[in-house]
Amino acid sequence: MNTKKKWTLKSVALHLGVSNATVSNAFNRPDQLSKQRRNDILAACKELGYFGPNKAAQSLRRGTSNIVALILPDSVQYMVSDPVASSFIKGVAGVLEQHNVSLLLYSGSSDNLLDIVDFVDGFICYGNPRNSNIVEHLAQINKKIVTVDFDLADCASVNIDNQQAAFDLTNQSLKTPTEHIAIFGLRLIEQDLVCRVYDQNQLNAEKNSIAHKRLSGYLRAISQHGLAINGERIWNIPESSSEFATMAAKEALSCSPRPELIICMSDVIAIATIRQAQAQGLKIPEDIRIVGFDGTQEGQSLQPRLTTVHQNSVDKGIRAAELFLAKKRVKENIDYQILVGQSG
Amino acid sequence: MNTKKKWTLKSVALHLGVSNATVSNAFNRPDQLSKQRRNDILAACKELGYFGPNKAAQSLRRGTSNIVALILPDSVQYMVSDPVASSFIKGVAGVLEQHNVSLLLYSGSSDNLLDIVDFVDGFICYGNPRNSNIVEHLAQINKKIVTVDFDLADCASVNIDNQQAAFDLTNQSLKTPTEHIAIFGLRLIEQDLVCRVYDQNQLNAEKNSIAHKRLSGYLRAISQHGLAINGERIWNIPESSSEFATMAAKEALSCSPRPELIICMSDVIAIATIRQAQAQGLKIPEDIRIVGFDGTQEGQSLQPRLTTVHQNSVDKGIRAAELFLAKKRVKENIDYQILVGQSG
DNA sequence: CTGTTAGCGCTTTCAC
DNA sequence: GTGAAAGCGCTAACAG
Repeated sequence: MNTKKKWTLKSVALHLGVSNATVSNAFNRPDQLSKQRRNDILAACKELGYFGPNKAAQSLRRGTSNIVALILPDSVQYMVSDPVASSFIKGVAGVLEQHNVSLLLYSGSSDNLLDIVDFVDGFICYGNPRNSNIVEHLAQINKKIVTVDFDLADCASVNIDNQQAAFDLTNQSLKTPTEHIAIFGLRLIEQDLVCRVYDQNQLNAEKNSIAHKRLSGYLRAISQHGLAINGERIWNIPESSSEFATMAAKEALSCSPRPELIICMSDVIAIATIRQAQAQGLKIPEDIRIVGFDGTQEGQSLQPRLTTVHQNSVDKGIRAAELFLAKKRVKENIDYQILVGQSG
Repeated sequence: MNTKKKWTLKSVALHLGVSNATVSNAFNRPDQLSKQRRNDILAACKELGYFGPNKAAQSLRRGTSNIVALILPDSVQYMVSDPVASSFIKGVAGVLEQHNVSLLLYSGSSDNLLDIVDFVDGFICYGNPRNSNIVEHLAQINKKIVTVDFDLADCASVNIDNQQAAFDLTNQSLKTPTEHIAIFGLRLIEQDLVCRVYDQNQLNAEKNSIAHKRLSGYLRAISQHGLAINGERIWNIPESSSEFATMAAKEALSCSPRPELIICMSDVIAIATIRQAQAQGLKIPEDIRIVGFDGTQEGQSLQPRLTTVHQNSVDKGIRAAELFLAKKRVKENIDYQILVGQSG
């Protein structure tokens, strides 16, 4: 029943008895024809069921598509971080919308980034994609890229000042007199293992990694308090998951002397550690204090409320989008807050 | 430093001293040349930094892109439903990947669907998009569409058997002797109001809507138990939100005689109703029983645990993707489970 | 304001 | 296997 003729700019122009340039202009360059004429043409197109120039052709011709892809860390993990990612997207979407740029979400666990590169003007990459091929491809591609919460050579990025934030958080925690400290690092070394980082030389080659920055912030605060920590009290956790964190927690809690403070590089890790400590009958913060990083909802509704670092995600999204639209390849830092809960 | 020459099929062919048809075939039609030759060409391309034919041009020429867009209900709401949406995406992604089709996520609150239509082969639409323009556009577009959890004329869809599920759930609830029942329907009528549906003729024109199917399931079970319910005990709720649900709950709970069972068309509605009942000092299930629909995480971690209908989301994703790839315009039903909690 | 035209990068005949 | 050529649907430059 649906007599869907497939209209093209050309066929529409022919049908309307005007030149195709005129139809094109009606859609793209209002200043090139009279208001009246433009409205007539637009109305006629609507009537016919022609919704405007084919974007694929337009993009081929122009070399730009007005679409940017937001690469999520992982369609799953993404959802776990819940309001954080959601706020970030909102921030990005708001700015792009104002500039009439469309936003596409791409799962960081997908494997065929090449299938979409040619359709977008560039990428905003939110956190390190789970699938490492993606980063590899990204590095080879010659398109505008903004990374968020991690760094990529030659690309603009939005981060918090991880070093300073880690420093501030640790200082906060060390207001309570402390002797023994443990650190649960996230991807401090290359190996996908839960283990201690005895040898600082093992540390991941990428000196600018988030993990490094946070670690050096922790260490700076610790040494300013006249304390020390060595490798046998620094754990590597390969992925921010409860499972790995629980493994490390079991190890750390059975150490003698038991740490009085565990500094974790993510809320997920901290929460799992708190649960493990509680399962062992330890009281928080009396017996042991545990702090996180991220400021997730879950940490803030936990009993005891998690002491952690929180960042303004909407703002982060806004900055990332603005950075994308501007052409500057700068590395930007945004604000953070230390959330003081009862956990540490 | 980065001498990034922009390679095209043509320039590569010229550079390699072969015809462009050969290069094209090397990438797209392995059977058209010898294995040796193909490997040589592919290797040479990799060396040069040519990653294959430009997809935009390819898509323009072929008329297909091997990309499908998954329209999310809303980038925010999407995250709230957490493991459900996540599982669904996983199901979809798994199937598409097997067929080398790329998946794009599109926020249901975006406003420029037209910007991407020409880049994708079609849409899987997961739940009613928040922005109603999207559905409107979708209806006009001449592309393959599969809807999930709702129906669109002439489109394939994946749903549970809403009628039967509603019937089963109600039967379960009516194992407890009941006299007075209320129903909180979701979009039963066109008007965006919280109100009672005195007149069955008001009911939304779309006879196949989910709301209708569920309602008729409820009613069938109710009448089989020798009970009756009239319009003054059937509420319309325009949107699955706590706010609207709370409004309806206040009305219903102040009715005399007070309903002993409230059947809600979504978990969100049921949870808000439970909260309102508890705020009024009512005990659940002793004073009043409340059941939902969806089987969300939140409902299952609620005290009392929600009695509701749950569906297998991974499977739903798989079916949706398969339906998309097959060309059939069928409406499919998938399994569901009645989750028996303490709420009803 | 209109009409003509080249060409964005590719695929796919077709004849060799 | 190759090379030539048409054309997917469009934009932008140019001449009228």
